[in-house]
Amino acid sequence: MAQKPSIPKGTRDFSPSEVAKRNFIMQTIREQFEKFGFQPIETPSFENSETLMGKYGDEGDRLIFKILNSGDFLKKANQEAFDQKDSLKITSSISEKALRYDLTVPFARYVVQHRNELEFPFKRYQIQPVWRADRPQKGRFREFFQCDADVVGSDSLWQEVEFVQLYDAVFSSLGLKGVTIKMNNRKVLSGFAEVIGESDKLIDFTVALDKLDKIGEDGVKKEMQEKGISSEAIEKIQRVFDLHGSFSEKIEVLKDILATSEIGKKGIEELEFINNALAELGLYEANLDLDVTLARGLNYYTGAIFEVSAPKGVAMGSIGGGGRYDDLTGIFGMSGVSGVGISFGLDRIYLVLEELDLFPETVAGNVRVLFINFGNKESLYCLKAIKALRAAGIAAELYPEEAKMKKQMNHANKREIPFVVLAGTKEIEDGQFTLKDMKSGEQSTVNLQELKEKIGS
RNA sequence: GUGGUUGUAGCUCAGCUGGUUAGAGCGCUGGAUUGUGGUUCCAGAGGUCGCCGGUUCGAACCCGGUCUUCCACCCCA
Repeated sequence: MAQKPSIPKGTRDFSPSEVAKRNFIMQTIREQFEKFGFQPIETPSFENSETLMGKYGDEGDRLIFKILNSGDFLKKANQEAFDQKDSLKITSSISEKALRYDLTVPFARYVVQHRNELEFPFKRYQIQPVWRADRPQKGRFREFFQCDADVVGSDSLWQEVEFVQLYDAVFSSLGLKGVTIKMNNRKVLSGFAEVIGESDKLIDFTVALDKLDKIGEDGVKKEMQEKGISSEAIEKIQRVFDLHGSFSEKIEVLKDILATSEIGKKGIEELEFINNALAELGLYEANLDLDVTLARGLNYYTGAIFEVSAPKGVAMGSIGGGGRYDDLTGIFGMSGVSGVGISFGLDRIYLVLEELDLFPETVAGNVRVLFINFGNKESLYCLKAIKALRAAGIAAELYPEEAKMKKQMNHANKREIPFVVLAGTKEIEDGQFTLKDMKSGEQSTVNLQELKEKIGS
């Protein structure tokens, strides 16, 4: 033994029961994706650096895992950058590949690359891990799964309506009640900036506004002022801070605030359309809310913005997010293709379900019956029965060693296997099996057919 | 990237102002019980005190560095 083995920070091992629970979430999401007409694709774990770099802002670039070139990469390194110890500059000369940071940008690349093979509107889903060189904290990992559904090639607002329903369908079938699907619209945010005459400070403005529930009204105003937005300008949208009431009530106030902004009015129209449609269609469990402070970091959103927050009382960042990006593929030279999509944060949903104890007991895919091993002759007899059980769709196994009874029973107990079969000389002679229910401790003598029936139920 | 926090047995944790053989509960292994697990009783195994260095007669304990854990900021699923 050289040293204690370990895994990199922000990564995790998953035990059998954890994998079972994760699969349960993934299957639920996958089922709903397919019900809504999305088709799966997969893309490589790593992409060419230029595909990813510059797509997520400076902050994002810092968080992208870069892969060192093979061979004697330093020989080809940029000498000037090397001498200056300029990490940023030298990276491009020693690293040409990087781990995927999200699923949206690789999807955009996919669409552009395969545009001639795709039938538009193209609806795809993708469930794969992504990597970020972030510092881990609650619900934040350096390797985690995203579950994305996007549609490209359709400007229709019905897509947004469908995505809200998709969110609702997934969380409802996971048994997670009380999630809030928050909506906003980039055009509304642009409208605010226009109304206060600070259109060029849109990003600073929205980033500050996004922090409202964290640092409060005064904190937001202070940050806006620090970014050079005058207090007179902020005064003009004071009513934004006072927004309350239902989705439609907020809409009415916003109509008034944004009366002078064409783009702002457009954004409100979109929100109103979606809300009206959903009011008609209804949602199973989720709440829909209009949250004008929702900005989200990704600056490629151009229309709707979604974010899903966990039920009240669960301290967790967003468990899903998404929005419309009119020109995502534009960065890869294919303009005029609109896209809209949402993402589920599998790892965070896991933590929320765990915290609320919402995993069904049946998720753990456990073997139903263990056959006790009494020796080679008996084992063969058992394996014939096991073969028949497996053919009938029942998970069964033989204890591989002729170990002490106590050890074998204990093994079944520890693995929480519900049934144990004992078949020794007596049983073989009669062509029977002794079936033991591990929970009740009851035993009965049965033939193969009865065995199937009892264990199968 | 910034600030804080954590690390002692497989797990959860004690361990006094630095003092000699580092403890508990649970778990694990064996036995009581040669075709019967969970309960009980008995016995046993298991620790470079995260790692490296320093101070000291002496360090799990003090100091420095480093890794790790968790949390907040930034950003984000």
